[in-house]
Amino acid sequence: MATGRTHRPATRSRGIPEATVARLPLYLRALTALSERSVPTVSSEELAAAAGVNSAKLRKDFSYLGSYGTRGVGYDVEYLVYQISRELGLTQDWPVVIVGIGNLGAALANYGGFASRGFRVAALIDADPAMAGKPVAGIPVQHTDELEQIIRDNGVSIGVIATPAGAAQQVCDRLVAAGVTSILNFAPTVLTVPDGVDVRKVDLSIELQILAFHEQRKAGEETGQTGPGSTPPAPPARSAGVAAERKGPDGDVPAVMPA
Amino acid sequence: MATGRTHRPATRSRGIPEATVARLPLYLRALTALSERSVPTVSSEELAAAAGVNSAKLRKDFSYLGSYGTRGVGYDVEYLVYQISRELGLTQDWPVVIVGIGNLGAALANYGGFASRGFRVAALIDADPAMAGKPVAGIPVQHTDELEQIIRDNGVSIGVIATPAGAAQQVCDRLVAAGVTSILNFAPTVLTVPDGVDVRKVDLSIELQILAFHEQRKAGEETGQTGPGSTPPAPPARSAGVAAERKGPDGDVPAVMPA
DNA sequence: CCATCTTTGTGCACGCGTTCACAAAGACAT
DNA sequence: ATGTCTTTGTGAACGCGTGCACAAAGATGG
Repeated sequence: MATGRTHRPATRSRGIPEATVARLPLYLRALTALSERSVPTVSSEELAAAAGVNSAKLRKDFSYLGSYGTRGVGYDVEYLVYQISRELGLTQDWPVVIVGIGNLGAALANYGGFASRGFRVAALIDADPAMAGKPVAGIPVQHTDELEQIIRDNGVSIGVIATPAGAAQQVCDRLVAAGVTSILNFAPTVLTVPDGVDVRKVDLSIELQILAFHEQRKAGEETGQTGPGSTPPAPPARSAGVAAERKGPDGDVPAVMPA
Repeated sequence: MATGRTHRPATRSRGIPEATVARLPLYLRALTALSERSVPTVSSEELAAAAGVNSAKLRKDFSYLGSYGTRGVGYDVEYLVYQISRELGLTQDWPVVIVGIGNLGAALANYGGFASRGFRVAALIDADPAMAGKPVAGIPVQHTDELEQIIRDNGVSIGVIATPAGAAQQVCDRLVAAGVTSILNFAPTVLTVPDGVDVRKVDLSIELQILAFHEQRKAGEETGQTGPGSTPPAPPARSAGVAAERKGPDGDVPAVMPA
């Protein structure tokens, strides 16, 4: 999962736990599927199964939104779709800009799921002058110089960063300065933002590494390898300043995704 | 963040907390950057700042791996890079297959960060016969029919699913049956897998919806809107079976990403 | 060899999130 | 109207994760 930045002390206002907010889109997706099949009501058990969670957890989640269920029957699908949509702020239009139209940025721009949920790609922005004017997913790419103008003219509050790692912080700063207060970051960097700005990150490399950890653990349990008796590979060796070079193909990946 | 599936009772064997494992790649990235700059040692304070976490948290995380620091000095960068790499299983080669070579799948295939960390794209697989043989990122796409063969021949244990939602579960089942035990899912569906198989998901739509929630909350706090006095939009109305149709552009997105 | 200073490693407390288990609420049949 | 049956909503207990704060460990200088 893309993880948010340092958790704030939980959502203050109406006090909906962060963990619950993260699951609401899951419920919404399952409910939408039911709605399309014209299913009128659904029990917490069924819906929980569809969303892949515990039914008690689902009921508690819904309890934060209010008492929208009917005991002995379940939840009214259409009503719940509306309530969750409203709670998530999907009943309004969210203009979004995507910065960095490389492989990934282009794939995101072509993603059809934006429009279906209140998100609208207001502009595509790239630093390469050669890209300017070139249409991607039917939208002409604009140059970075116009970033501030675009943000203000369209009232954009959500920005997607799909640039190389080296450019991400700078782009982020400009987005924030222009008024963006929510950022979805695909670049493999830790972004620093002022209070009041939310950052969520999606990082392919991290996800793979987490999988590798568990994969290794599975393999190790079988063979008894990797156990407490693995060879200590040489202590710090605080002597010569060896191992200095190492070109490192990482650190500033040219175009696409998390490193 | 892409979230894992139902947490197991924490990592049993050596007892490294799941939350710690998720941060190790972050530390590793920061350490690699330091290593490339030939920085010999780093304090928990500095490294924590670079990784965007609390220093106490970082020290506790490292304490699960062992006592690799020197009091009064800090941590030996090279040594720590090695230890974390080993712990994450990055000292070995992980062949990976990508299934579903649409916009996103192609972008992932072109991602240069795979090779740099022990991950190697062993094959690209797509259901479209027209794609077969066509090279993407220098690798010829193979047809789904050969999936099992490819998995077994290459000893693949990690699979990436970038297919439309409708095909994801079926692809997943085949991957698992063929021996894959870790899956990174980009399709907007809840995958059901047997015990012992790890699934992590990356879902653009969910991330955006979470941002929208916070965004709405910020706006609501300013104007006092969305407060406890919002208009109740009509109770369940459990009468006519209205609201039946609604084509729904969702549910089976053609090619790219989470819906 | 001793004093001082820096930085790690961790005991402890607190808060969030999950899960169980059950009482209350409503539907439905008689 | 009453009883039964289903399913919600939630009180309470537990466990994980976080962060504080400090003692122990080692470096460094005299």
